[in-house]
Amino acid sequence: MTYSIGQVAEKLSVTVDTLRYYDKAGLLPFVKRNAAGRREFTDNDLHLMRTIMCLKNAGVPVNEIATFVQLRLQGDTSLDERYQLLLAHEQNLKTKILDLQETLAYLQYKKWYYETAVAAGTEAIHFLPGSNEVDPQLARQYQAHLKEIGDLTTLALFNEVIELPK
Amino acid sequence: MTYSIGQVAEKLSVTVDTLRYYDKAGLLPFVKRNAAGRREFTDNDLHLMRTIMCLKNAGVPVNEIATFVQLRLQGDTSLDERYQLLLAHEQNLKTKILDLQETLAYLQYKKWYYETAVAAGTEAIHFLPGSNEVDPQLARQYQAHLKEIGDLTTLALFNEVIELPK
DNA sequence: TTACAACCTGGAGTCAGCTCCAGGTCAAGG
DNA sequence: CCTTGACCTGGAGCTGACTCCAGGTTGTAA
Repeated sequence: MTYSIGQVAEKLSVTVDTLRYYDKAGLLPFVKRNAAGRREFTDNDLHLMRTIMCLKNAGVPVNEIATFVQLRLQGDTSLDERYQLLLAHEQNLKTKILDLQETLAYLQYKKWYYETAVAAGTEAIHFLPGSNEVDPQLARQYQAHLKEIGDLTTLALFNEVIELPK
Repeated sequence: MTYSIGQVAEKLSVTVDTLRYYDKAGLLPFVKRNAAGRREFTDNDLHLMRTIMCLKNAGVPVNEIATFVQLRLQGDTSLDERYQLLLAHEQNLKTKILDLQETLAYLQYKKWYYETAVAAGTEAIHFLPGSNEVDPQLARQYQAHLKEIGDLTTLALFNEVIELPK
């Protein structure tokens, strides 16, 4: 049982053009052609491609994925090298997720800022009296709010990301 | 107290060129110039820029951030619109984090694949007997492994992301 | 008072990752 | 037989987010 490029594109939710681009870029050297020169993807190919898509989703650049695929072609001698590569990208990805969680914590602070401002009908409630500048201590109110609602996970992330004066 | 573009670049860990690019793109209309035409950033400007950087880190494209900044200039009448924009991007970011967590779960499966292969000295331990194809049922062994070490969080994410035959 | 670093502008260049096109082949349905 | 749609290639074009450059101004420290 084999699949055409169109069927694979469907399965992986990418375009046919993208798959051909990946092939040109050396990501799919294992895909065989039929007599007419058309690509025929096997189930095993799809399995390998899921790993490739995983690396892509993890933010690994195409040329590095190509390196990984090349290593695979070399067989068991490259096992450790491939493992190291995965290990490095696991760390990258963990770091990226943590960064995004901190970004989310800050975004939620701003959301709270606007929730309270919308409720008050004006942003001025967050300004220093008689100015258009945001109270530099405002984050403390939000910290208190997080404590109140018991969201200590967000609080911890927020504390990582904010720096308060004085 | 004001800051030069160089000082701000330092503080925000971006280049001076990037900041000028943001200014051209309409992200920093609030930054004033001194008599010599140089930018002078206030503490309040820095505060606003932290929000901009947050949106940037959240993956919001520059032109959408520019929209947000434009809304801000319109004052309290745009409060709700700004809130809605933040809300939408909070959702995007949450989704993205979840996707990355699933990607991480798959990456860790592959890491386990290579750990065991490296230990065995060959990838063949994961192949169907007498072939070069990965056992389509292999993920079940990994599921069992996750249960064994009690990592139910990763197991749940992994189950989201894998589809097994039969 | 001059050297030099930091700033300014407009605009060109770069890079990754697609995306699209022209021009052609091939298999199946009417 | 003929049309149609999915496939093929090489190569050009596009987009976003910078990044760099030439040519010029400014502020300060020796």
